Amino acid sequence: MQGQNISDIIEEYLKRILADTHQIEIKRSEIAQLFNCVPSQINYVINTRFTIQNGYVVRSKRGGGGYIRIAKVNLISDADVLDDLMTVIGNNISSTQAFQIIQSLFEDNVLTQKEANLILAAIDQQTLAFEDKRVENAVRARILISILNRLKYDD
Amino acid sequence: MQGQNISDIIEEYLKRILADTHQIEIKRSEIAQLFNCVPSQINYVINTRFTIQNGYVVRSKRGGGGYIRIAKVNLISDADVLDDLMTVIGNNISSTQAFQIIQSLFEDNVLTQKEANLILAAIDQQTLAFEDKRVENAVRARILISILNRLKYDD
DNA sequence: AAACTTTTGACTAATGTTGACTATCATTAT
DNA sequence: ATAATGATAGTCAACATTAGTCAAAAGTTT
Repeated sequence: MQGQNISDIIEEYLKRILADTHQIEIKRSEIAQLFNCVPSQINYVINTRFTIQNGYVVRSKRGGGGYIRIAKVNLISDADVLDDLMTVIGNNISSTQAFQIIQSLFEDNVLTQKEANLILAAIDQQTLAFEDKRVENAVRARILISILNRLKYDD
Repeated sequence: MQGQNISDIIEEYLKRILADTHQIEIKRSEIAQLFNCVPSQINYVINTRFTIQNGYVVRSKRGGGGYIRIAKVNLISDADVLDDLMTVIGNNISSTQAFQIIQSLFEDNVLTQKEANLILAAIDQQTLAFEDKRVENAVRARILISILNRLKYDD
């Protein structure tokens, strides 16, 4: 229902393929041409929608025969990935990034829909509501880390 | 419910659509133009007439291809019980009191064990970690109220 | 008159698009 | 080997396109 902009359409295109193949390798310029946009738009899509927070790992190579490879990873079953995620969170994390992480955990069946929604309610921007954005992001990071640790060790 | 002012008319327009479709996605500027008002009036209408108390959930996105999505949700049967709890919580709540509330929600089968544990992890004293106890209790209250509001409807 | 609600617009914030410039790698020429 | 060239992908900042906030002004109700 959503997706009027090119970025959303490209995202959808790539994720549809990834639903089947677990990993894809693209040529940046080809995809750009396919969707009639500049090549750097592909970078934008990848940087905003295929991050580790979203459960994807990207590798690329320049020069002749260059490529961009996107792989879907599992957040919890792979301990290293979870550690990477915690590193990304660090001492502060934005609302958008946090949303992506919870979304990924739901997609990996670590969280039920209801659990995910409750967590999202807790770390929502309007919920935390601090004057200082840095404080807000710091508190969100602490909550998220606390929850991830619970998911990792308890349960 | 007479449509004397523009806000009432816009409200009626949107709710008529929502009577059929359960969810709508609008472009703020389009609706504003349709009713010949400034865009921010749409925000006013949404903030005063499409709240969770009224059974609506709103989500939006800015930038190219941006939108405002309004969904009608089904409030669960004991939604007003949750409202009472929120009144009790007010603007601040201690760790101990919060624990009791979560505990009782678990006993009433509103929350599963895992859901309860995740919430407790989020509002834990060490997680929030504020110097000032008053700030800590205020943040905990906001989180708890947001979660209770989310519990009022399914999905 | 006071209190409350609605209307308006200037300013802010978030997200998306574009292109010039840079970095890296493979191949070919010297 | 080394250098030059061509073929990729990456970065970044300017610009474009939405929606959000806030408070003053205007209108309405008590």
